[in-house]
Amino acid sequence: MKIAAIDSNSILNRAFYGIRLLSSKDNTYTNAVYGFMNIFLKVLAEAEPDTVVFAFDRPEPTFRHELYSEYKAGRKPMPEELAMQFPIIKKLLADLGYKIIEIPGFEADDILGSIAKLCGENGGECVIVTGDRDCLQLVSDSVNVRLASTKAGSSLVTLYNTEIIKEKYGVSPKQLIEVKALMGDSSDNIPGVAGVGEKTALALIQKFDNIKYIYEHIDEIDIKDSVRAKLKNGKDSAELSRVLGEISTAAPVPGSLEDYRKGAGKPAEAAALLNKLEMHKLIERLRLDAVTAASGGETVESRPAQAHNFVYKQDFEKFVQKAGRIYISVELEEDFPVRLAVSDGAEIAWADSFCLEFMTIVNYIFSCDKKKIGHDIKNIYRYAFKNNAQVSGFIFDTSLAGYILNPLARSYEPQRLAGEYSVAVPPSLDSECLKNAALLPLLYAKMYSQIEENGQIPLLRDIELPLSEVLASMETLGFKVDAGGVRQFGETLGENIQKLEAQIYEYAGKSFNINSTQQLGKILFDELGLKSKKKTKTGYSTDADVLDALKYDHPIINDILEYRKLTKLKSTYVDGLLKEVKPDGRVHTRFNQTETRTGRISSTEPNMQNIPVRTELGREMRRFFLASEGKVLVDADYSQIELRVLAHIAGDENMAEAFRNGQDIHRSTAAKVFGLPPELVTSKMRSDSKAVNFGIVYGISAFSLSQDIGVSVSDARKYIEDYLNNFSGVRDYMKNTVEFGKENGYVKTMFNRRRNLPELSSGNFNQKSFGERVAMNMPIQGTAADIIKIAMIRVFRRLGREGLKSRLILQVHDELIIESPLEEAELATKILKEEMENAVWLSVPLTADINAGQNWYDAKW
DNA sequence: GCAATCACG
DNA sequence: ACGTACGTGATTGCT
Repeated sequence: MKIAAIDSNSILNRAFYGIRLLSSKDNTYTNAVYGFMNIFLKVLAEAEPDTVVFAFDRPEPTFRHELYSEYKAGRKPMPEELAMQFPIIKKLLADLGYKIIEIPGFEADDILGSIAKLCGENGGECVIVTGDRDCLQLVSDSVNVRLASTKAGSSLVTLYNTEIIKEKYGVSPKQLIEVKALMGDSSDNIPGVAGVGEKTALALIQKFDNIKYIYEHIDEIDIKDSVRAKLKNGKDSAELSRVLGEISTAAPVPGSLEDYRKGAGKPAEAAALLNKLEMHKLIERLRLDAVTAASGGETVESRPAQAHNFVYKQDFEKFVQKAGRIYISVELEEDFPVRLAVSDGAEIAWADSFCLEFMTIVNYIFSCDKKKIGHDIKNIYRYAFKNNAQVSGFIFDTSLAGYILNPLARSYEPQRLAGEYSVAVPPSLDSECLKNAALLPLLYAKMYSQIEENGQIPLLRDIELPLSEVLASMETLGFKVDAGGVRQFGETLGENIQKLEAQIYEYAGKSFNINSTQQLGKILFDELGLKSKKKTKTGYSTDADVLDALKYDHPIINDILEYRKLTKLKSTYVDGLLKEVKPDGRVHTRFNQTETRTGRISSTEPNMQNIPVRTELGREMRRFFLASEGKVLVDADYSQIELRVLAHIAGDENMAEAFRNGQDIHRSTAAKVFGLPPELVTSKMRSDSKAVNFGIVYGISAFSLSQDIGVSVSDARKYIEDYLNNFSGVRDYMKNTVEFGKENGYVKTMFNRRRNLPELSSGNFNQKSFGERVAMNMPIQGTAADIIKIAMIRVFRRLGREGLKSRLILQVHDELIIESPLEEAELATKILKEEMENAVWLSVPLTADINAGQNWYDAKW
């Protein structure tokens, strides 16, 4: 029998500090539980034990405390956010049927040791799962240790057996006890021998096996006299440490292997608990789905929905006319409806493309005179634009609502939302489309009231809902591409790439894959002997920063940098773009409206929001994005929108004044910070101040600023201090928004867009600092995103109202592009500028710089 | 499927 | 003492 014994305290600790703080809607912290379960499942899969037992520490003092009152002294108390997760994991494990063992007077690892011993004596096998290296001493022929660590949110479990330990440390598992006795352990406050660290300790034990032998022969053995002196000095301490550091195998654990078998538990309760913790994936992975529906918990019950398959429009008319609101779920294939399900809140009417009147029904439903609730309505609008169909009356979208309520969620599919908003997925409906139709009324009720409570109705009704139509229009229209030109550009790039390749191989003395950072790292740092400055998890870093610092050390570096630039252009922007050009000669990007944590939109297939502009060669790409025949591109971008938003939100009079006077903001910032008249500001001062302005928006740290502008950390600190002394409104804002975040658990934009910030109450310095930076940045970036969304809606409506043929075709965060018939260009320019600048009122002017041209390159400068 | 890199605001 | 900017998406290599 193979038993996995888990050092639960240790694993829970690892999980807590390794994963950013997560919390469920009722403010229960869940990151440690989540990480714990992931490690547990990983071990189940990799080690395939017959059963698993969970050992926990007890609060009572142990035999070690009696021996040594300072044992584990100086440990910080466990943060509340972690402590509250212990009862949860215990209940969960118990409900799953697992054995939990805790014994007063013994630590969890003593329980592990005792179980391991029992296994060995009874012909069993034991797998110890822990985050604590100390347990490696338990490894034997019948005992393996799997050491868990968490890095960047993902859990890693490394196997240790006798050979691996021997190879890594050069000693046997048992000898690790001796090593620890010499080197001590600061985390447990075990003293060891003063002045002896890991290296010396390992060397001594490799040579002399144990401390008993060392002390019996202390005057004869061949060691440095300085070490001998330290050892003599620390004899008592070493012997005490030897006892403290050895894991006990004498804890009174159950005596038969059969006692550790998993029981039936209470799967329904486990499922209900996981549901409450919003760990829906885990329910699946633990195969508890079947019991979820039965367990109920706090979920809203739904009656088995009556679904009618209607094939005539008049049946739908009758059905719809008696309804107050209708809930619409539609399944699309290539933007064309293939199935439609409409709920009136109680029953469902549905039809699919096999029915003769299907499109008549669809168009009736989309355009009828009822209030409508849908899901992902941008897709419906896209169908409408492509096919000249009418769509009206949508007052709610469960996908957009889900995003507004929680922009951090992984997905906004109705069935996942059902979990998040405690709505039971109705049984006995087999198609996705019908299930969604049944879910929408329940989701609507729950989500609407939360949005209302949050004061987010205007955000949904006046911004996100109308925006989805604008985005659908932009996606449908697309952007004309000169594919021939792109292809030619690609060929030129290809030739130059080949030349660079040959040159690089010659410098290297052989050919290799330059795109492989591993191979490149070996060539540069092992073979050519360049000095590596930075490491990644997998080896040497070779990113542009590193290479830039090496460019005077070897001529290969510049060629590699150039090679990287050209291959990036070719693979992503030439070949990648050509793949996306449709038969109409245009690219039709998708705008994702529910992706970013700040409220921005994103763009895919192709990403039109990262077309090169910063380098001259890259910028050439923009010559291939064209206005159609007889049209022109009108391009406007907001000038410094984020800093203007900051000046407004922070109410900073100094910064606002600079904007009101139409000054160059970076220059005037420098003038303030350096106490000079603006005309005496040098270009260096201006560019440094620009970096500080950026840093402020991102939630600055002195270290990063120092990296960015190449000064010492203390100089950077002084810059920031001078800056904040001149812009005290900004200083107050930074402080206030972080405080608001801590108090409320979220921060918000001017238009009440929210982002939850569980990181702010983290005990982990890094996570907390991250939370603080986000608290400072999100309201600024998010408000800017809100503003341009409002502008887009205004532009879209005004162009429609004035009966123009000019159309918005692209948004790049602070930039909008209209494709406009030549004869409308002047008017379109005026409209675009006016609507952008008057989108909202701020205490500083909002200005947009605007230009026109035949292609994107010429339309922007 | 993740890590590294680099394109944009 | 910690280890650092905020927000995205596409490509390539590698397990």
